[in-house]
Amino acid sequence: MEMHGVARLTREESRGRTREHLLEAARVAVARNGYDGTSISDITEAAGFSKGAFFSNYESKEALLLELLRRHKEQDIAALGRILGEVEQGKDATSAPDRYLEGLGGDADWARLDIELQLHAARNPTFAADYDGLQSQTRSSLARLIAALFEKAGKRPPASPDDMANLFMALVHGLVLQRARDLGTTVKLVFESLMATAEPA
Amino acid sequence: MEMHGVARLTREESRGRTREHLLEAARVAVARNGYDGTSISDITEAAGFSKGAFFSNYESKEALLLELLRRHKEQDIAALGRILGEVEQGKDATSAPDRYLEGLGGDADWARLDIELQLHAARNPTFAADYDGLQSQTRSSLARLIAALFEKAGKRPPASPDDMANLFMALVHGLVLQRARDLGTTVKLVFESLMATAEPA
Amino acid sequence: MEMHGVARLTREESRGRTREHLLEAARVAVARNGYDGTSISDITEAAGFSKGAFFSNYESKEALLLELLRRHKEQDIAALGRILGEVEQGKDATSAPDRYLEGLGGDADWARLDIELQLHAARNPTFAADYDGLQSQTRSSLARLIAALFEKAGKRPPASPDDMANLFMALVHGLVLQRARDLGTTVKLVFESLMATAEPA
Amino acid sequence: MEMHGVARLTREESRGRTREHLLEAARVAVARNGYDGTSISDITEAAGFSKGAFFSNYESKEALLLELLRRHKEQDIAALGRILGEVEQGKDATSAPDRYLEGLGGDADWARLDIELQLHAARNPTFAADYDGLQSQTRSSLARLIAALFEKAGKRPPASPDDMANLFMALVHGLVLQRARDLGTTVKLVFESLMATAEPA
DNA sequence: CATGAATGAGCCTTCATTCAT
DNA sequence: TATGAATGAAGGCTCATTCAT
Repeated sequence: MEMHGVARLTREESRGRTREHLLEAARVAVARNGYDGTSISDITEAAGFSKGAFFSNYESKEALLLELLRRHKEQDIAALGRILGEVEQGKDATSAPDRYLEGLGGDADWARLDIELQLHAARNPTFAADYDGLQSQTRSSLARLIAALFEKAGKRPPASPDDMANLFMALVHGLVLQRARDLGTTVKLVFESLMATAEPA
Repeated sequence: MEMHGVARLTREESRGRTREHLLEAARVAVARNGYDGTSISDITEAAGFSKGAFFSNYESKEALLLELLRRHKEQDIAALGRILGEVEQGKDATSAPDRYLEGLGGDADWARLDIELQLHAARNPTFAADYDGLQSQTRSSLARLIAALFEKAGKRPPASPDDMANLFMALVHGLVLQRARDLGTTVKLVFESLMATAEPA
Repeated sequence: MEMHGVARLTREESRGRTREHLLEAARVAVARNGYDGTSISDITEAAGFSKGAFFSNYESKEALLLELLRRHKEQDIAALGRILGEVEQGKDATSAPDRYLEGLGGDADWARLDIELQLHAARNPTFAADYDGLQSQTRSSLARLIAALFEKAGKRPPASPDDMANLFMALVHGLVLQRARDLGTTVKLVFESLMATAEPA
Repeated sequence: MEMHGVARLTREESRGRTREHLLEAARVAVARNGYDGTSISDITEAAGFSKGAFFSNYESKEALLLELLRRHKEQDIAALGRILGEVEQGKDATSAPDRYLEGLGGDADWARLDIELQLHAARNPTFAADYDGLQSQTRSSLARLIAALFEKAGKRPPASPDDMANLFMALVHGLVLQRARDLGTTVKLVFESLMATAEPA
């Protein structure tokens, strides 16, 4: 199929590249300028395409951002799953939150994007349905990890795993909103405090 | 000044009323539809004025929202100060966070507005300067209250008062973003846990 | 009110002038290029205004054209009414159709505009309701005139007045569609033939 | 040519099928949504092809519609020719118009398409040339039929055969534009009236 | 001070058309 | 020949802002 070396792309590959570029450009732009503050022109220009290319790949701005979010959540869930696996296999549990936060903090853009979409969802029922679907998966994963960490420590979590997950997601979002520098310190402070005060299982 | 009885308003009073109506209409609209999702027309129509009235009173949408925020923060700071006073006078300290949250929770609109403006600040340096000025006052007030609560309990806060204040402001904003119902439970869980694990002063 | 001579216009006058210019520009443009072939830019540029001025005066392209049609139909109905009055007062009835057609033929643009809007109505239920409302008034007027002419001639019309009116409106539209030159000859041929073959009342 | 049985189509046959499908899809779409209201995508999607297939077969939307019209006119002329033949062979002449109108009325879509193209021609000189060429053939056929009917009745047509043909084409188009239900009644009313008042030959 | 007509830039989206596959 | 991704020009419409009244 590849008769002329690297340069030749099949149509599907080419389309995939375009989408990838658009997604990345959208991620950066929305994190910086917000959902409403980002026009489709902003995205396509940054990606080096015409406006038409956008609509040839996505039905709407919302559709593109939903795909973007979907991918991100998948990665997030995968990362949480990986750490959960390690915890279950007996690895040092105390560093688990650290490792998760490092991944998260490494890209505060993602968190800001998430906040933007969360706000958009708050106003757009259709979008909210999709958003909440993705969000609840992330919550489940995080809840499972938190539950495992408490179990490992022989403690009973002071609230339901889902509520605990919500608590930490809220904390992280709130700190990102403040443009706080080291999320980690604060998150760990809260985590360790909750762990220390939890009753034995 | 009142030459014709109660009905006559001085020019300044009349202007004040216009501003009041605009501010209230803006608060509702922005909380519901977001900063970018609210047009000046939306605001003036809801307030029952023409677009011109807006520009007679404010230089821009930003300026109006900044004034709105200013007023809110003043109230917030006053509320915090009142509770601080009570704590210092020896009133029951455990109910202090409750009372503050009740005021806050009673109007999640305000919190959403705050989030909107915080995001706007994240993108607009000029606005950020003003916003941060107000925010740091609120933080100081909250920090003072937290410090007093820990002192009263004979404990040493596990982080600087400002960081503690940031922590709780973040938590509340994050929960509002999630459209969580009872902020109170979660916030108190964290507060009490931090208090319980704090070292004696 | 007019402190500076002719040049000064009240706001209402000024707005009226703008609307008048937009209407006239739209009439010419739509007659020439069709409903879909006429953009709002076409109209505003021809009228010497910005695109914004359009939306400051009309809700949509449809709304403007509906007002345009309304005015035309009113004139049309008035003309028909005038001729009907003359016929009833015993003036020479044979020249009645002539006089109406002269007015009509004098501005084939109007007829083409009518055809355009009729087609638009055929595809747009909302617009159709408004269009049909206006059209039925014109039909009634024309029907009344036709009925009067037959009565005056002591004849019974070979179809209901409304059907007769439809017949002639259709004939005129069809001829305009053909870019036929002398509508009059053909229309009169049909009219006189129908009159000649009508039974005595 | 058919090397693999019935299923295999020669290239030309295959191309022919594609064109056939595109033409039929275009006919339906344009009759329903108008010339400008029909996009090439609309046509190709309805036909089950890609947009590319369109441009492989036609130079433009105009070109396709012209071919469509050409075919229709051919059929129309054939039908008129057939009826003319019958009239000349002495068959019952009074039912001739009926039979023609039945064919016509059975597919008001065609008439609406014709109106659309007539309007398009009114604005597009290039297209007008082609359109008028086809139209004049139809007119000739219809004129011949009308002349024959009058001759058969021993009457002299009250206008030139071409003008008579134009008259009836206009009437039909105008009635279609009105979305009138029974064209037949009205057309026959006019035809019989003209016949009745015609002088003997 | 308040009004609201007009501006003009910008937004999302549609579409005829091109061209590498 | 048929495909469909990409283009680029419009199109309808919104909106912050200006300014004569």
